[in-house]
Amino acid sequence: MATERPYHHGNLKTELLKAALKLISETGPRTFTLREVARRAGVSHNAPYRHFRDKDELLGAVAAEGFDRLTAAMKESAARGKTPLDRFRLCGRGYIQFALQYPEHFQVMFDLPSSLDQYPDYARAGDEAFETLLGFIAECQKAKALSPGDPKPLGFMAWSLVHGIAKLASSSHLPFSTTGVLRFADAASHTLAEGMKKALQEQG
Amino acid sequence: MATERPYHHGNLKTELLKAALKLISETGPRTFTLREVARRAGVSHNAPYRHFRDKDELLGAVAAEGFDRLTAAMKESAARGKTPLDRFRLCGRGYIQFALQYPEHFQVMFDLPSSLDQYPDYARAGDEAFETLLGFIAECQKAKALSPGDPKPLGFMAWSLVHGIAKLASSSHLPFSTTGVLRFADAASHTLAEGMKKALQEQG
DNA sequence: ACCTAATGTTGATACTGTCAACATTGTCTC
DNA sequence: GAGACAATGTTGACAGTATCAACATTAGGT
Repeated sequence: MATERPYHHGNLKTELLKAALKLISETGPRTFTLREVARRAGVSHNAPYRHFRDKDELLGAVAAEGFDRLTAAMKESAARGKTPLDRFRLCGRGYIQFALQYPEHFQVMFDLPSSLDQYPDYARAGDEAFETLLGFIAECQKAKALSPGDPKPLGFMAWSLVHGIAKLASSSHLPFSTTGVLRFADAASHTLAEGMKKALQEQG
Repeated sequence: MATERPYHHGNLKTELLKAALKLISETGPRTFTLREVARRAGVSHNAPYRHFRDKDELLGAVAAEGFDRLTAAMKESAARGKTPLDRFRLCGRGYIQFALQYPEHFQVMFDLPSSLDQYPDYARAGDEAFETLLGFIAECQKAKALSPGDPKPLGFMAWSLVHGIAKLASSSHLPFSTTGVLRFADAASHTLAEGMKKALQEQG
């Protein structure tokens, strides 16, 4: 615990993850480098291998933490809503705001290794994020603001729309400013919700 | 033109692009390597630099070609539709099919360099794809199948939904088989279109 | 026929991920 | 307490990469 680091760091794994999170937010996944993470943690270039099998496993941990933060962002944003439908819409807003604020982190969560899903933390954190969304939908259904039934199809639709907006906006494919994106997202959510009140008969 | 390659290849740029397209379809952007492209074109590791400033510029060309193919896929798919609304829906289907069939190529188009848009071909090809979508929407509007006005907001909504489905599905975040994804996409398109007939008053 | 620019090649540099061998230290048993 | 062992860090190597500089070959205009 003295200021001159002892040979054994004590909680290097946590420290590495922290460094990795900061690095990903600065530089994006393309130039994210294991050796730079080690450097920032003040440790030799091979020390990370005692805590993560390889680069992908570290990125998996980064992605999992990203999902946890995304979940928190959705909850915080939704909490400001007065009605269930409002909270549903604000949940999507939180998702998009997160993606715009941390585009590289967001990219790691969704676009990185071929199969990150072998890491249990990643799967758990991702499921939790989706469950959060489903919760707001179920709330709407209970309040008769959305058609009843399994909330999952509605959840996947809403997720897809919001994810698409987030992805396109964060790669500058939508001609909106940051606040413009959020207004557009509100309009899109509203449009989809209108459709959700009606359709939903003919799919399996 | 003899079988023993002369010193000057003749059309190396085209050959490199072809090799890059094949490589990206096999291995994905993460392991895409300039040297391997050169190897496959049967040329030294530095020859590509006479035709592309750097790796990103080659990837930009790959992405541009991807957009051209995407445009073609949407048009082909839509051509099977009887009504304007059907063609609109099938256009989205073509988009998603393309993304599922060539996930790595699709990823290069949307998720690669920080700013690919400096390459004019990339911008042109991307715009053309979007214009294609807008065309089908305008057709629907003329046939009174969608609410009239500027087709762009509707276009961005439809694009976002379809893009989200494509992205989530191709990274295995949706629990559907390939054909399941397409059915789901049809349902989602239908839902959004329902909403589009009603809403669309309160955005700028 | 020559000169120059275009196009390819060879060789180097500075990175990277990962492996193997070695060093240090916390912990558990006697 | 003393030593053994596993956990944790370090050093050094290897192969592979993007990119730069220097050099080689050739095409096309004079």
